[in-house]
Amino acid sequence: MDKIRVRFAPSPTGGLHLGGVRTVLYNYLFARQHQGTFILRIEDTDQNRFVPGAEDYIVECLNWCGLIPDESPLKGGPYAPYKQSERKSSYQKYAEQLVEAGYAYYAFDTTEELEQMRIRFKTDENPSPQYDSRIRMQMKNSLSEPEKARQWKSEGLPYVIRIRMPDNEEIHFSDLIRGDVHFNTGQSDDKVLLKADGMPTYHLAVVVDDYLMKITHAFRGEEWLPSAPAHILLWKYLGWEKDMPQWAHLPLILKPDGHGKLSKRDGDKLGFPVFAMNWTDPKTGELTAGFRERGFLPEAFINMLAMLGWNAGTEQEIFTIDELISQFSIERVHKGGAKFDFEKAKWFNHEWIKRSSSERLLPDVKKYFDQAGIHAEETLLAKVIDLVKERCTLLPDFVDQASFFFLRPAQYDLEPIKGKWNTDKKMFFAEFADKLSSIHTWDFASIEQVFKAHAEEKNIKAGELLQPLRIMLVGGKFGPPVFAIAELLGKEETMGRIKEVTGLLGE
RNA sequence: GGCCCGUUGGUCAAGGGGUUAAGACGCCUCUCUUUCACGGAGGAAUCACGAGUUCGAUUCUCGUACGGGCUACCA
Repeated sequence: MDKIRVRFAPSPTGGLHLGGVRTVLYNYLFARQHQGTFILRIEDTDQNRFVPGAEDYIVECLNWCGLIPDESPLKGGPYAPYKQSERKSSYQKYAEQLVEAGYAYYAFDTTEELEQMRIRFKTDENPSPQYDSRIRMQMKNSLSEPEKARQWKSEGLPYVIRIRMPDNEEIHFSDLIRGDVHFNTGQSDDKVLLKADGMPTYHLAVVVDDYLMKITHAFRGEEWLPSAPAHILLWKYLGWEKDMPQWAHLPLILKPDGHGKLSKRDGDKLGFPVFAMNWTDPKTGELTAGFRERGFLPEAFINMLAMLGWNAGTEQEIFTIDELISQFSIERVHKGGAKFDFEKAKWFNHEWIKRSSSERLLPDVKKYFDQAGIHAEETLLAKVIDLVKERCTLLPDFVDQASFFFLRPAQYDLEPIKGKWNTDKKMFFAEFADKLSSIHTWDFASIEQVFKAHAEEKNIKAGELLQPLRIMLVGGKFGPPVFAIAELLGKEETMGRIKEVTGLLGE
């Protein structure tokens, strides 16, 4: 068997949707598993929808996720260029070839005429009439009016090339996920192959490039299923049938509430990201939130996406990328769409944070401290990370959970201790602070020992003193064990905070 | 409307003619911890419906219902 070659072929029209990343992921896993090649091809054949920055954004998303293509516009490769706009000249001859063979034709209908057609043929039974075998002879094209068409063409009238779909032919193909799928060509329209501006549509470009780039497997969203028969016919008409890739149409990712496929608007509405990274529309300035900026680890994001529509058939849910590469199989991908569950997504991130080393986490966590304007010294931060990571679901949680290690609390939640505060306790803490200064080896055990001994001496239950101590050091009722906090805070700072809050509390 | 795809707890899902129908998220209870988490134990909750095939259907077949996708000189 030939070397496996797969591709991700996005259109650079905006942010990268999480479903898009999953498509990349499945392509990538499949390629790596088979020692194949993963290609990024930019499908920018629609000049009207060109969005500046979108291509760079896609590349950066792939970098962040660690799903790096082997061949791409940036990297080049044996089948360059990898941008369809730069391959423009190669499509026309195939379109012409199809016309000559009678599989396609020239059409001269204007946009207005097409609109009129849709109105004219619209009935209750057929609310959206198509440019198909039933009506093509009533339109302006080289099939209905061969003579005139020749003249129009020589006069330089703009035209498109359309595929001539057979009236009634059964097309079937085997989908890696869905098994046998069949269609009758009579239901499909005569799709435009080559646009008036000389650019191919997706339909032509995808088969020409998949052929030229020797793609062996084509994974794409389920929304492409209805146009599959046209693509298959094209492979056949171009004489490349034996080289046609194997298809796999991936299930859609659905809205968590209600119905339909997940859109970026759902994220805004429900308060979770839909894009991989923040995306700002250059025209409107509108920002759509991304998983990266929300504080997701790429490992978790990938893991979560892998499980949305696929599972290994075991109970394992946490996978490294290498485990995914070895265990993934396209046949085990679900047929049905999956509703996106942000709670579960967060759970994956939490799991990944808990399992990651402080070395892994440090650079990412540091960024959030920098953003918050807190200088977090790295040696200390690494220790702090290990202490608090099980309490952090998203990366920004580290700041909430650990800023008190680097900064005295701006305010203290005194309510829980005020009620039970008394002179004895005040005395205890004043003396305790002093006693701390005599500790030689400043660590968890010594601090705890001094604390307990002193509590016993003053005849106060240690339990009644723990909560106040915590609030003095932390500012609130949260965080790791108090003595572990004191240890990392250091002697001076621990004493300082105890004294400060003891003073604050009065008698 | 037409065509295509789909349907196991609220969500992700395993399973596949005979099972107590796994597991996870979320929720609830208990436990550990004199904080918050983590961990541990438990609980509520599912085979869309109707026929057929069969000794027996969640599983196979056919219908129905429901959901989704497509129906552009967009991808």
